[in-house]
This record gives sequence, structure tokens and C-alpha cells, in this order.
Amino acid sequence: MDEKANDKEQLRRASQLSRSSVERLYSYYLLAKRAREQGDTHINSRQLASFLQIGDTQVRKDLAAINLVGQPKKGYEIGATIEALSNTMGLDEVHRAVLCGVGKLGQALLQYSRFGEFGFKVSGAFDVSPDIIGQDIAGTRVLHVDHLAKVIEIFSVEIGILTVNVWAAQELCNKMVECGIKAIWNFAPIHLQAPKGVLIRNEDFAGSLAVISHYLKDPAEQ
Amino acid sequence: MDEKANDKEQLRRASQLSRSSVERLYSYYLLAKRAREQGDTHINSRQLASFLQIGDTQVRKDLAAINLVGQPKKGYEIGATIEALSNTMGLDEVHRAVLCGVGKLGQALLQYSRFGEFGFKVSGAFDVSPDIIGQDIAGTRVLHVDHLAKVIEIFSVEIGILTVNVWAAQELCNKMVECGIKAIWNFAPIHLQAPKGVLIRNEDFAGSLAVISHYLKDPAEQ
DNA sequence: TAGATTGTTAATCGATTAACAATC
DNA sequence: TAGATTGTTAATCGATTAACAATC
Repeated sequence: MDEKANDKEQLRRASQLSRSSVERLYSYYLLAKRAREQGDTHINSRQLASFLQIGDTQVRKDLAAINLVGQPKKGYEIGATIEALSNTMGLDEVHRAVLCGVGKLGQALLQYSRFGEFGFKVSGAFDVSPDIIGQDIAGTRVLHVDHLAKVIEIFSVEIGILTVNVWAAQELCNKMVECGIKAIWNFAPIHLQAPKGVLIRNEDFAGSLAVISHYLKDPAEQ
Repeated sequence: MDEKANDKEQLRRASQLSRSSVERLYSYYLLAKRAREQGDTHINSRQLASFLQIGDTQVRKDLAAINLVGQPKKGYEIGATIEALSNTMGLDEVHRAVLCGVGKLGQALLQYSRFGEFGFKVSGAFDVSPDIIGQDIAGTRVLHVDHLAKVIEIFSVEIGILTVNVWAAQELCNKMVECGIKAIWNFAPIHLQAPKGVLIRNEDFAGSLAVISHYLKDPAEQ
């Protein structure tokens, strides 16, 4: 178990593609696509860097990590760049998702347009409130959470989206993990416990508000 | 200008309260409040650490940075802890906000319950679509973006929330900064350019999806 | 007292940046 | 060629973690 984890870690290091690098990939992708639409054939690290407000060295490192090779004086060929980025992010693969907690945020996410771009298909939305169960939100039927396990099983769902109350999140996370979910996108302000193989991605709104509020209280301390 | 920035930087370092630390504050706050409700009088670093899945050393460093002193064998007195956390996050202060882009996500955020907790009051929501202008969402009137500057001025708005299209975000950011906005909570997948004194907080959904999608493509590389 | 817990210094780690040679 | 840009190594930086003395 530990050995396997070490192997993985070594692979990740060898590939030089850190978590932070992966987070930047979509921004590169977006800008490259826009440049292509404008008729450009190449894009350079300085352009990409200024778009993300980072150093150009970092961009070159990121692109090198996904095996892109640029040309001095020209930059990176746009077609190959877009393809490598799309490929690394796995945009061409289809992944099924379920969403738990169909409140306002959950409903907004069900309509989130970028899911399609990433090949994410929402196979079901779940709640416990009779007010929402049975409704169709953006084409997704809202079901009672009792049906969660069945849906995950039937559709081979890999992604769980959690837009529930803080204190319900861990329990649902456990259930999802039990059913074989591979990655959880969590909007509750809690750090979920899950086994090593399950990716937990936290979207911590409250943390953001804390940073903003703290900054406004005393800008000098930032 | 540079000297001032250096002073600020020194202050921040002196206070030992890093950006990451501030992000953790609300989680501490949440757990401490729950513990108090359960009748506890003290909370220790190990409890807080396991809730956030970090080391207890880090918790003690964070709490030391906001001048909290614990007692050996007991931990931190809950009342004082909650107060210090609340104080550092500035939960008792009122800040006004405007939201631009009243799509599904914008509407969800207008109903976001935690704004109240942080003392954030949404003074106005803005869009350009005639379909939504004039409506009331969660008690907030949706206005044409032409009125943005006026509202910011009249209500001394400090916070701008951007839930607009990627390519519209920078322009609106500029306008907000011009009008004196101090902090921007940005949901567009772009890194906004703004002067030093303006805090930009990015909520990068696309980056999260990229991380999840990349992980599913090849878990071994994580 | 013994043991649990804090508080702090030093070490580690990973990510970013600087420097600069290589290339077209 | 000269100059722009890539690619890579080494240095820096900030955040996390380990180690351990201090305290009740």
C-alpha cells in the first residue's frame, strides 16, 4: 500500500506536472483557442503568462511537462498546444457525475455550461426535500437520496458533487466512496475524509469570504 | 509606492498570518462553535487539526498568529477562541457588495446564506439582459449595468462579485476598480488585472474540473 | 509526579522565480 | 548576424512538518 503510494508520487514528480500546473491548464487552453480563432498559428509563453499573471518560465515548465516543444522566436504551435492541453485534461473522455443537495447552488451547478466541455454528464441529482424531489432541473431528474447508490452503480458514476449542508457532507461522502466514486467536488466548508485513491476537491467559498473580509478589515496586514 | 508595499509585506510576515492561514480560520470557527453548542469549554489543536486534516502544529501556529494562548493539558478556551476568530475575520463589520452577471450562478450566490454571517450586504445585482433586469432575486433588484457606478458610489460598496462571461470580466473589473471597489470575488476563469491595493479572489471552477478530469484520466499520475 | 498539550525553533518540502545557455 | 524566445539548472521563497523544551 505504502509502496504503491510512493510509486505514484514518484511518477507525479517525474512528470513534473504538479497540482498547481494542472489548475492552470484550462486557462492556457482557453487563451490558445481564442488565439486560434483570431487566426494565430503560434502562441508564446509570454502571452500565456501575462494572461494568468505568472512568470513565463512557469508556463514553459508547464508546457514542457506535457511534452510540448516550442520553437525559438515563434513560440508553441497552436494546434498541437490545444490538442496536448485537451488531452492532458482528458476533455475527450466522458465521465458520469451525481449531485447531492439540490439547493440554489446545486441547481446553478446543474446548469453549469462547462460540464459539457469536460465531458461530464450528470446522471442524477439527489435531495431529501419533498419540495424538490421529482422536479427536472436542467434536464436532470431530482431523486430521493435513497436511490443514490443504485444510480451510481447502474451508470458507473465516477464523480460526486456535494452541495449539501456542512454536517451532512461527510456521511454522503462515505456513501459515495462506498459505491465506488473516484472523485468528489465538495462545496461544503469541511475537509472530507476519504481513502487515498479518492480525489477530494474542495471549493471553499467560506474560506474565500474569510480572506476578503479579513483584507477589508485591515488591508495593511495583507 | 514600493516602500509602502514592502512595509505591508513586513507587517504581514510579522503577524505570521498567511493567506493560507486566513483560509483556515472559518473552519476553526465552525468547529469551535459546534463544540461550544455541545457544552465544551475548551478545544485543542488536535481536534481542530483532524477536522481540517492538517497537522496540529499548524493549528497552534495559526492560533498563535491571532494572539490566542492555550493551556497545556486543556487546549484553547472556546469563548475566547471564537471571539478571536470572529474578530480576525471581521465578522462583526458590515461590508456592501454588488454582483455582476445574474445567470444561474449569480442567482445562486444572491441567495448564498453565508453572506449574512460575514456581514456582507448585496446592494445591487447587474446584468445586460432585458429578461432578467427588473426582477427581484432573493430581495435584490436586478439593474442594468449602466447603473453600476452610481450604486457603488451611493452605497460605498467595497466588494464586487463577478459571475459574468470570461471575456466580459476584465472590463467590469476595471469599472469596479475605477469606482473604488476594494475586493473582487471572481468566478470567471481569468486572472484579472487590478492595481496592488485591490484584492482579487478567484474561484476557479474550470481549474477544479481540470484537476478532477486529469485525475480520472490517469490516477497513477496524481 | 506523569502525561497531555502548548509554543517555538529548525528542517523539509514543493512551487516559483532568476539566470543564462541553446536555438532558430 | 542580432535578437527573440525556448529550455533547464540553480536559487529563492513561503508554507508545512518534525522535533522538542516548557508548562500545567
